[in-house]
Amino acid sequence: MQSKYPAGRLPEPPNPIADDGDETRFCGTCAFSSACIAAGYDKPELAELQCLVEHVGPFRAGEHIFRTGDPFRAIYAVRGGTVKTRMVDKEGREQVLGFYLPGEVIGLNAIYPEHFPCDAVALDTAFFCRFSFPAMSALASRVPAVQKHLFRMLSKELGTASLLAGDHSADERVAAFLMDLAGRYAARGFSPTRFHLSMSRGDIANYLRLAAETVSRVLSRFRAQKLIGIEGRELELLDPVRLRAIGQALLPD
Amino acid sequence: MQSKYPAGRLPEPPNPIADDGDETRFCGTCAFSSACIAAGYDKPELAELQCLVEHVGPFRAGEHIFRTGDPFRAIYAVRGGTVKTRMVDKEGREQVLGFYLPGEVIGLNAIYPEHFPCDAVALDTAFFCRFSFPAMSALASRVPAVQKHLFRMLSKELGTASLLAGDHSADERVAAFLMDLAGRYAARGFSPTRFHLSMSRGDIANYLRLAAETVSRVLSRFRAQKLIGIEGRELELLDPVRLRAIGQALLPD
DNA sequence: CGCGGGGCTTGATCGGGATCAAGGCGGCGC
DNA sequence: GCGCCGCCTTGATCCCGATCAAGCCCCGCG
Repeated sequence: MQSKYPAGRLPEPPNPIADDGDETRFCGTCAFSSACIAAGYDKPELAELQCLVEHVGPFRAGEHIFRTGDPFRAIYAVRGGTVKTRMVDKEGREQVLGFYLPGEVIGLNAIYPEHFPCDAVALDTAFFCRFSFPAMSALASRVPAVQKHLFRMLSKELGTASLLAGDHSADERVAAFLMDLAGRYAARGFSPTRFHLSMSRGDIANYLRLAAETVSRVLSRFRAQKLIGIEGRELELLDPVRLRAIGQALLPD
Repeated sequence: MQSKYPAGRLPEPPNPIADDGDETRFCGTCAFSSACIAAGYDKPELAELQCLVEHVGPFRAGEHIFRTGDPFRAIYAVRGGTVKTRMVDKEGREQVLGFYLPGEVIGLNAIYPEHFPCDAVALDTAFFCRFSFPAMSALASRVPAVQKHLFRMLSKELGTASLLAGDHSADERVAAFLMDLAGRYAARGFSPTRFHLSMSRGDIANYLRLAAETVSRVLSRFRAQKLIGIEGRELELLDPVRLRAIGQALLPD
């Protein structure tokens, strides 16, 4: 659990931050940025966007952003930190649905049921932009770019959901998982070859439908084969080309 | 491949049907019915809806409604028949993504990439309502009910995509598959306890990430246990309560 | 009519990954 | 400091479902 805070200093409990004085900077990596820019920082729509967005956080590792069954009122864009979504069945078994990095959006799967169908749990200290969904829908009716953006985000997530579907070997899954993360970090301007895994081996395993021991073994083998460097949760991709080849059946293109 | 047509008589090649004189009847089972009704059959919006919808079909078993890579211009509501969507990787291995029954909609996962990411193949003789997506988006901007309906359909499909994700036994998967189909037939007004499986054992197995032999064995065992009656592709659910219990980990609620 | 092919079923064997088990490492509280 | 606990790694064994194999049924076709 790395923290961006000095050791011992606990961050504030989660609550809206009316204005952190830094919209433009973090918005550059945000999934909504193009919608926000389309709405126009210099146009009247900006005022409306400001009304419907709230900055919330920080949440610390293990804290819930929302819980299964909570009424759906808003979607959340990750501003910083990492989140996992998960379902817990009635026998208490956890099922990890996805990991979300800065700039990505959680809560879209709650629109239809009108209640969150899963938990969202912070994996490290995390911050969010909270968008009231009724307000967002109303805005989308008036601003086609916002509507288009929502459609695209929903459709995009449909595509990623079907990635996990296939029956593939543990090697393929792990390689594809690492390359997927790398691509998503790259898309947000982070290094695609060196990054920190915010999630435990157990979470990775659960997400990939493997046992934690299997993930551990595969990572060890990849290290022995000089495909990656890994120490704890610090990862370096040493041979992205070969990794991509291993995971290709699960990766786009 | 059973056909609804007299043997030997080939149906017309797929093409738009301007008016089959029966909108109200088939629209009752259509996924868009609430949106259509909201738009109002007695209001000016009806005219716009009529402009953006085309009736296409019939497609015969094995024919493609769209193919991977086709430019995305429209979504399709199934009016009659059954469809599978599938991806084919570069080694030629097929991956079945889903089955679609009358009243359900295909093509939503193409919005983001702007090209269809999968094939849609008719499993029996099938008909569709084809909705131009640009026109649909424009209409959604003016008619909130249409926009809401699109959001809900997208979100709903997100939920079903995560159903397959878990690592579950063959029994659980097959039981959940049968109960899911039953529920969807029931929602459209068909019998939930007796229906025809339009897809082969191989397709079911591929969809559930099992081998065809495994599906066959599970179905035989379910029959021996008096959970189902099955002969070829004709299915009867004899003990839905127990089936639901077996598949519960994969089923909603 | 015989033939061939695809879909389905059933039996036998095999293997990848789950599970069980043990031990190491590091952080934290007392 | 010490002990505890969670996370991670590595080894040994087991089991479910894949794979290989054979045969059946049905149907279309020469």
